[in-house]
Order: sequence, then structure tokens, then C-alpha cells
Amino acid sequence: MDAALSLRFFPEFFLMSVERKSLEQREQMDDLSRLRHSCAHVMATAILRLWPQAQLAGGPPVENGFYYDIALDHAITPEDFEKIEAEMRRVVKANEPFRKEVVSREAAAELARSGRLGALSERGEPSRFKLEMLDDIPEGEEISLFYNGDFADLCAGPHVGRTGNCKAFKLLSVAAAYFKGDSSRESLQRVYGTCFKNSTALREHLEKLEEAKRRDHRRIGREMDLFQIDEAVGQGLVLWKPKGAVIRRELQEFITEELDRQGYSQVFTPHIGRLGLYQTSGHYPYYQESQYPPVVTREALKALADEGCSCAELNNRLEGGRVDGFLLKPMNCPHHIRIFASGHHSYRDLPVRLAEFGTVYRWEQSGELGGMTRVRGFTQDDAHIFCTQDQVAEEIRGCLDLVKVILGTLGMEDYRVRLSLRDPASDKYVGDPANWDKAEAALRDAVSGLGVEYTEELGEAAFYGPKIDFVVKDVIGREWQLGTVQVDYNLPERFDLQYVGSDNQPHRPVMIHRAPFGSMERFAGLLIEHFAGHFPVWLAPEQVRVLPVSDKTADYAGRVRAALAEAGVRVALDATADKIGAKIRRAQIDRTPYMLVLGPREEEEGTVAVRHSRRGDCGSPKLEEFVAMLRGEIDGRRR
RNA sequence: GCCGGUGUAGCUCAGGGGUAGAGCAACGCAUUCGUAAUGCGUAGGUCGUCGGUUCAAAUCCGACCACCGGCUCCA
Repeated sequence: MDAALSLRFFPEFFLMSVERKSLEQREQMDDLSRLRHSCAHVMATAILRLWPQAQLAGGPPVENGFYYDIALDHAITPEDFEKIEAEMRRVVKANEPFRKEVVSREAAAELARSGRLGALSERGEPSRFKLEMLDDIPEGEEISLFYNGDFADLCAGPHVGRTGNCKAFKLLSVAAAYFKGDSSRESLQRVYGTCFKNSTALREHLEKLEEAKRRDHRRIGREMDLFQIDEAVGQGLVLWKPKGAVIRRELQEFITEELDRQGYSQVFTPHIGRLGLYQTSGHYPYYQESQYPPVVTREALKALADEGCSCAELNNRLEGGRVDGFLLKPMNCPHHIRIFASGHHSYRDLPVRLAEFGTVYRWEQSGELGGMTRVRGFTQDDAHIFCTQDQVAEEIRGCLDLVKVILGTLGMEDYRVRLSLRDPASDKYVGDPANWDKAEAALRDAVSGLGVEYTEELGEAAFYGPKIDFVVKDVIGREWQLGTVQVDYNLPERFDLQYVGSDNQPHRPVMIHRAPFGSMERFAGLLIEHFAGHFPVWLAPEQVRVLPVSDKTADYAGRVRAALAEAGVRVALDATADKIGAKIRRAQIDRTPYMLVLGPREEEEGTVAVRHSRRGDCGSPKLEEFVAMLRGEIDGRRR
């Protein structure tokens, strides 16, 4: 439900592994994917030479490489990589041709039963995964095998000509993956590797991975002292430290200005709400798994104790929502809805737009937590719009404009837009189908007017309404949902919301959930990576650092610092006895955008020697000129 | 939650059954210096936690916790 601002995550490799490609798509598979797919076979060949009993599942190419899923009693570790790679090099050197053979379903099944598929020879054990994968191939589709040397695999291809083409490869990691992505099935070892046309391209890719590590928001967050996640406080709970808090404050001010411009009303609501509120909304008890357990009142606890209620019974009643208490809010909409519901509304009052930086809590699985992008408590730049069906289109346009302005100002242009529509064949959706048609048309209309590419995904809508998501990639290529705009026909119904129309009759308003950042935590994390910590001046925790060349200009440096502070600039003074080179190096490492080098020359002329952390030497303007220039850059939120 | 890996000073890391190591950062002293590291010195750690084996555990074993990668999930 709400989803409003659900933080969704679609690993591309997962999609690729479960999607069945059409024949045409396979034909079009680009050269690099083909090469990587072949390299996966080379790796499988090598692994089977080392461990002939290995059972292979699937081994497709993925965005930056390939993997192969393997069941094996020996746990493959990075220490094995060298051994496997050495064996792979032998396979490559042998330059075996990839040979395709189209076979009947029965012939393939026979080979799988004899253990010959995904193997170097017949084995005592059947190729159990291949057998099942064979069953998944639709009737009528061609069934083909690929051979290289002794290795035979069930595979639709296509492949490169010979193993000798896979020259530049490297194994990267090993991880677990469930067979067919089903957590109730066997857990397999997934060995990841990458392959390029030549060693130069491979080296460049590996350097890119190293660079990505340096940009990782967890690393930069620590280096720049922006935030921490403290074991003593709790997993997935972010502490914004003073410097990180500056960034968040600036972002919130920025968005608040935009909201004021667009006619939003700001509200504040508490972090908790009564269980009944969430029973009305439908979030409790159905989504208990992803919530912190309720805060039960003393009275309720005492009554249960007096009754001699057992722990098991208490658990039952809690799960059934039969114990009174409060919930840490998993979303903000119910609170906002109650504000809307507190008064009568004429159609003339609509739309009502209630905005809040609202902090919500969700019990994410421990294995899913990480950095700022997946946490258990986060603040959404949330708002709920209550409007008539006729106003939906216009409101959606406004929401998208907002997202676009925000991402544009920050220069985050590398996102994709996903339009999630209902599955016409399903009947799980609430609301009038005619209204759905209108809402979907309005969303499509708005998003196509945005001037960015988008994909329509049927069946991806929430049951309560269609939505638009802005998805960006982090530094290691994982996709994260940021901004979202969602239409909701469900909650107005559940809370029996009404307004009086021009016909003097009660009508049901439509709700729109939207959050341009998604959450402050996730957004800040991705922003850190986007800028590699080199924030534009308006966001930088420390905007200017004053660097006297020696103690002789300490007084002048002090006056410059004071003048800047007076002008509302976040400025620091490096009064250490270090040489100027060391001071510059330190400011550079701290990613302070502007450094002012002040020596006798500047003091005499009333100037400042300006150095920018990325642009280098920017000349020596008069102090007043620099202040004016800086204020313009800050106030204009220029990048 | 699942599989695997990791956990030694604030950070990056070495070491490894017998008194805990380096570089950077911090602190002190000297240096007063012009665009990415001045020199010398000082201080800093129950080696993630708990338990076991041992004369002796940071080191070996087990459990737990946290982090990293992936899987699953994500109203």
C-alpha cells in the first residue's frame, strides 16, 4: 500500500536472469554481451576441470560482465580465483570453437539425465538444474546445446567463434543466489566475472571500479565527517553529523522554497500514531513484517498481565492487532489524511497540498541495510495532494516539474523514469477503471511532456493507483528509486474522505503521494556519490577556508574571515603553523570549494588570492568583489 | 532472513600460541614559510563481543554482533 514512498530496488542482473529473451533479442545481443556469455562458458569449463562434480544452473551475461550459478560442496572463495583463472587461460589458449547443436527436447533431457549437460563428460548424477531449466523452455521453441572442447551446455547462445576470443577477463566476486531467484529453493554459489575485448578495456573497467570505491558515499561520508551509523544506536539508523546536517538543511530550504512557490501548506506531525489509524489505512496488521513492533500502552500490558496472558498469546494478539498501542509511523499519509478530514472541504478549496519532511520507520531485513541508501528510519520530503479527478492531470504536471527542477539544479541528469501501470488482465486494483484510465493517461501525458525517456511497465502499478518513479544508479551500478509521484484511489475510500462538489453533493477526492527526493538519507547518499564529495558551494558544509601564508598575515586573515562570516558564508580559518602547501593540501582533501591564500601582497592590496578546489587558481579580486561573486554563486545555487 | 567474506590505534593496513607494529591523523616543541605533505618528539589499542582449548590466546575452536558483496524482500 501506501508505497507512497516505498524505496524500491530492482537489481538489473536479477531482471536479466529471470526474463526470457526472445529469439530476436538474442540475435541482437551486442558483441560484448556475446563475448561475456562465452566467457561464462569458459569459466564453467575451468571450474568443472577443478571440481567435476559441480552442478551448473544458469550463466548469463550481465551489464558489466557475467556470472555462473553453481552448486558445489567446496565453497569457492576469492583465493580460488587465481586457480580458476589459470585454468580459464588454458581453455582460452586451446582456442576451442563454440559449436551449436540443435536437438530434440527428448535428446536434451536424455543428456541431462546422464549428467552430460553443464559438464565435461557423463556423470553419475543427473544435471538436475539443467533438467528443470529444460522444462521451462516453452513448447515449440528451439532447444540448442553449445559445446566447447569437452564442455557441453544447454544454451540458446549466441556465442563468439572460439574460446580464444575471451582473452581479457577477470573473476570479481562470489556470492549466493537462489535457484531461479526463489528463496525457498537451493542456494547456489554465483561467481561473478567480467570480460572485455582487450586488456586495455579491461584495465579501464577495473580502474573505474576503483574510482567507484573512492566515490562511495559510505567512504566519503566518513572522510568528510557527514554522517555515521552507530551500532550502539541501531542498525540502519542514521546520525547526521554537523557537516552532513548543513547539507540536509540546505536541501530542505531549497525544496521548501519550491513548495511555497507551488502553493503547498507545510504541516508537522508526530513520529507515532495509534494502531487503529493504521488498521483503518490497512497497514496494520497486514504489513507487520516491515514495521517496528508496536509500542504497547502500560494499561494494556497491565491488563494482559492481570489476565495471566502467556507470551505466546500476547504474540498472537499483537499480530492480530488486538492489543492497543502506538506504531512508529511507516508512512506519513494517515496523519496528513486526518488533517484533511478534520474540516469540511468545498470543491473550491481543492487541491489541498500538505507537505512535511516526515520521518518514517520500517523494519528492513538486516541483510538489506547499507549506508544511507537502505535504512530503517528515514525522512521523506513528503506531501499529499487532495484533489478532484479533474485536477489530477494538472497536479501531476506540477509534481513532475518540481522533481525536474530539483534534479536539474543539482545536475543529476543521469536518471531513468518508470511509468508503472496496471495489468489489464488483473482484478486486484481498487477504484473505478474509468478513473484509472484517466489517471494513467494523465501520468503518461505528464511524463511524455517532461522531455526525458521513460519506460512503461505494465502490472507494476500499486493496487491503489499508477505511479511514476525516478530511478538513479549508485556508484556500483545498483538502481535506487528516488522521486516518486503516485495516484491513490484507496486511502480516500478507506478514510471516507469527502468534499462538496458544485452539485452540492459529497464526492470522493483523489490523493496524490509525491516525494521529489524520495528520502533525505538516500538522496544525500546518492548526491555525495554524484559530486564525489565536491559539493556546489551552496551545499558545501564549509564554503571557504582562509589560509594565511604565515603568522605575519594572521590579523588580515582574521579580518577576511570575519567579513565572510558577516556575509553569511560558512568560513573557517587555518591558523596552524604549517606551510601554505600543507594548508592547501588539507583543504583540498576536505573538499572545501574555495581557498583564500593570504600573504603580505594581498594584505597590502586588500585582495584575496582565490583557489577553487577543482578549478584551481581564480585570480586575486578585492575582498568585496569576491564576497559579491560568492554570494551570487550561493544564492543562485549554481553548480 | 539466506550464502560467502571481513573485523588489530581516529583512518589505511602489517603481524600472528609467549610483553602489540607502521604510515597518516591527533598532541607538544622548533620553524614564519606563496598554491597538494617542514623537522623532531609525545601520546594513543582488553586485537568486534562472549565462551572454550592451552602453562599461556590478538593468534586455534565455537557462538553471537557489526560491516562488505550478492540473493530474497521492500506497503
